Amino acid sequence: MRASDTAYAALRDDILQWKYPPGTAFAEVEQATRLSISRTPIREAFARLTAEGLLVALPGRGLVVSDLSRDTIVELFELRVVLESEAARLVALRRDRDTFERLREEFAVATELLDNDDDLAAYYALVGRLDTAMDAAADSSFLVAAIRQLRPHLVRARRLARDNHARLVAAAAEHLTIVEAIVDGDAQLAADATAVHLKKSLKNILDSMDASSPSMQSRHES
Amino acid sequence: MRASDTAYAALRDDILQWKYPPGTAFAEVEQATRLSISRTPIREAFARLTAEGLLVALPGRGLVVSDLSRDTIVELFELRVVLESEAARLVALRRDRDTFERLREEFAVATELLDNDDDLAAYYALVGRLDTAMDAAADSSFLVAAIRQLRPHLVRARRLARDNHARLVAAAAEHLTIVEAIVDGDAQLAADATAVHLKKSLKNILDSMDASSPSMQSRHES
DNA sequence: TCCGCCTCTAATGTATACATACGCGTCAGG
DNA sequence: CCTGACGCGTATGTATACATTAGAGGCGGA
Repeated sequence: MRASDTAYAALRDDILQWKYPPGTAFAEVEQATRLSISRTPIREAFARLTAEGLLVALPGRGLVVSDLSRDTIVELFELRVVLESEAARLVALRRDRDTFERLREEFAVATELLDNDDDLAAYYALVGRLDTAMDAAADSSFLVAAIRQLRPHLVRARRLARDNHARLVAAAAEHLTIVEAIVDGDAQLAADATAVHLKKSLKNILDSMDASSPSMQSRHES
Repeated sequence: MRASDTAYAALRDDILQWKYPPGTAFAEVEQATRLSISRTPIREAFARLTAEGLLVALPGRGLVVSDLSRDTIVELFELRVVLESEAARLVALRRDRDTFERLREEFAVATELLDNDDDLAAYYALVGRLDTAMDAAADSSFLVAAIRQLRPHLVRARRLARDNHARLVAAAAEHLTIVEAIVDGDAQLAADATAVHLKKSLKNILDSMDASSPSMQSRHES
């Protein structure tokens, strides 16, 4: 594997895991030393992270890990609703029944995975497969690219939420509704169910933030 | 100005102007020689163009200018409709009346610019100011980033269309409708008018393509 | 004492030399 | 004649030395 890929993956992971919180400054020599490679592949990794929006060039302070405030998360989900609802609509119209029929069966029994902590990884993997299948079935390169652009930020946002059991059970039901709508070819329902799911996910994240550090909220104090 | 910026701007421009048609291979040494700089800033420029989607890494053939087929253009506009309608909706809700009232007055008399070829640049500049104002007023970093991602591809697509006088007059009227809806704070109308405008723009481009090279069309021949 | 300039320093930006890997062509064997 | 393997050549990938710029801190003058 190329050194620049390794560096990119390592830095990206560290940012997504909140090892480097927003505002952390990234210097080329520092990271080059840490990862035992030269500055050249580091520069390439920085460029990719900047293009993704995980790093931002702050005038005077070099590259820093991008902010992820409550407001930013709200904006992130507002766009997600628009994009993923559209994707769900397209997928329902395309009707790749085989793939989604299988996913429907898996989600139908997904709650069983949630009772056992060891199976949680399997549940998350299932959700990941759904995302992949949606990307493939939506079959619109620009739409998929736009959704992909949001995913790393979403991963960071999710880390702020504690996924309690009740929320996971509800989320599994929401996913099942989406998949069923796709299998049925009901585009409107697929889009609406996606919007519902995302708005509930957002609410869960915001509630978690409020619970753990109420000072972070930026609601107008009317 | 940094050499990498110069190289990026130059290459981007050449691609947008169709100086390098889709499929053209880009080699580092070749471009470095042509622009009289070293490979390092060229690599950075290539990375940025690849992130934008203007270049794609074709396994085995290096970087080539990305394709822009009829189907791709349709996908591009499908996403544009979704994103820009949402942006128009947000802008109408935010109601930054001053800015858009002034734009409304300008678009109200814009048809006069279209009668004189010398004023065409002024008209395009006006449309550009509208885009900028929308970006600022939408006030959603992710949404604006997604829209910006599409612009270079749109510029390339527009080059395929001949903007005849009739189309420009119609487009000016469509823009006026959008701006009026924003000034009135009618979010639904702003979104719908944006969708109408974009779908007509797409039709104009597709019609131009069919007229100039019917072989490029990819409609199913049913 | 405060403001502004100058200098030093530490960062990024650039050039280039070197390493490596992959594709293409050619040759030989079946 | 076709197929596969080997080697050459030209690309990208990496390291590093050098250039340049921008920021911080100190010093001097008002």
